[in-house]
Amino acid sequence: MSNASHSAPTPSLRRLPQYLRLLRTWAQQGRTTVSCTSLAEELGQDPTQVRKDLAITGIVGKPKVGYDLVELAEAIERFLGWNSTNRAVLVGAGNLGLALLGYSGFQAYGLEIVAAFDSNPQKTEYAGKKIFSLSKLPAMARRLKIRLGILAVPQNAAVEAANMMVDCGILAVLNFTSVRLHLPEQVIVEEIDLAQNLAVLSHQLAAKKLT
Amino acid sequence: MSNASHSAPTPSLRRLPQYLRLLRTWAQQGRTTVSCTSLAEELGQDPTQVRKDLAITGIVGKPKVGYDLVELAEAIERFLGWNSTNRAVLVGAGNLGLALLGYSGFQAYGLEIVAAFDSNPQKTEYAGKKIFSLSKLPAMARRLKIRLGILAVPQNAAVEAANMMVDCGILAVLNFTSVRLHLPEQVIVEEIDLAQNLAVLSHQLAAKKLT
DNA sequence: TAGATTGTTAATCGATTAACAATC
DNA sequence: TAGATTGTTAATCGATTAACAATC
Repeated sequence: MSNASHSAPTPSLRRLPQYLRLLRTWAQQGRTTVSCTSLAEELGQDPTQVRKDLAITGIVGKPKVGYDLVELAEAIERFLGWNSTNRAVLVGAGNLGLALLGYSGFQAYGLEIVAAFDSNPQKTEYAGKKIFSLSKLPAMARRLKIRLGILAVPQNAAVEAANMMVDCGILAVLNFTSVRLHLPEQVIVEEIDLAQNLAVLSHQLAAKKLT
Repeated sequence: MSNASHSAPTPSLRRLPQYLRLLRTWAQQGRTTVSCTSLAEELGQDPTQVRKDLAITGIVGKPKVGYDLVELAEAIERFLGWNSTNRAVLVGAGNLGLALLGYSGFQAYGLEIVAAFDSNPQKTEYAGKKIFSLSKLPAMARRLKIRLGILAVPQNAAVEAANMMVDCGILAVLNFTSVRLHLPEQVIVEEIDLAQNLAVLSHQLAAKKLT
């Protein structure tokens, strides 16, 4: 398969970071090749599924040998757009916002928070990153040509902040609020909704109780 | 369908909190009945899908009328185990841990963090909640009969902390680390992995760039 | 060579969507 | 009553899993 640039299955996309993490660990241990079998075994998944997932990145392996580890890791990174850094703005510097701002792991996922914004002008810095008044967002986002926005404001400020982001030319929003946003359809929105995870977990837990 | 206690489709489980949130909003506005049509329209989903999702909670509606709002909300809560509060311990009081500890929205999801634990004994309190030394975890978790653990420690402490939780009799783990845990199979693990969301979002963003 | 692994096609499974009778 | 909505069965769609030829 030469080109699979758009509409990859979402489940596959969600699994790719898992493979990548494992590859990075193995790279540090000096491994140079990997097989779908070994990845599948370590992650408790089906080898064929792993093979299909990797195939969408365009990687080509060698029968009997597997894939070149570095080549595979780079193929995944390229496919996810993690080879070049995505610069993002963070809107909302409350507890969650600060946690995100202080998180150093984003660079491994091709993400860099270049600035944070909050309606409270008292907040000016955290973890070496500047926090600006929300009113500065439009000018800065446009000047820096930011395409990604992280929304971590209180519920009641969500709609307004999201619209502001869109007006700034932001094309993708990582939405940490539980407010359903009605944005123009060309804007990509990814929801981070803990309630969904809790629903799965607590239903299973409640079911177990009855057994 | 009278009883659907176990093995509900995960996608349905993940959608139930969305319905519940909307119901609560509408309840405040004084509405007393809802139809699948109205829920579906508001959430941009298929009405039949909504009907099937609601059916797994055991709710019964009236043709032409819809569902009693309060009855439906309670059915969802009961089905998810959110009618009684699930008490949880939080392990790891770093940036993320404190954000979780300070988050007041959990009670709406039937969750209460009763205590936090950290390897650093300097930390003693946050947002009115006590933070204890990690060595206190086993005794307290057992005494309070805690079944749910929230794991928010650094990567390198994840495996040990998770095993500690299991030894305390914890049955379900909300895993905020990106470390793959190998726990006994009866322990329920729900992964909160931002990398998965970022993969979906940044791949779509990268694809858009090419268009 | 023999056997492990890739790449691909076919079969299965489960979730979503469509169709429609029942009913308030 | 007529029409909107539920509950349920059937059809479609997409993802996972199985089967197998190609190959290093």
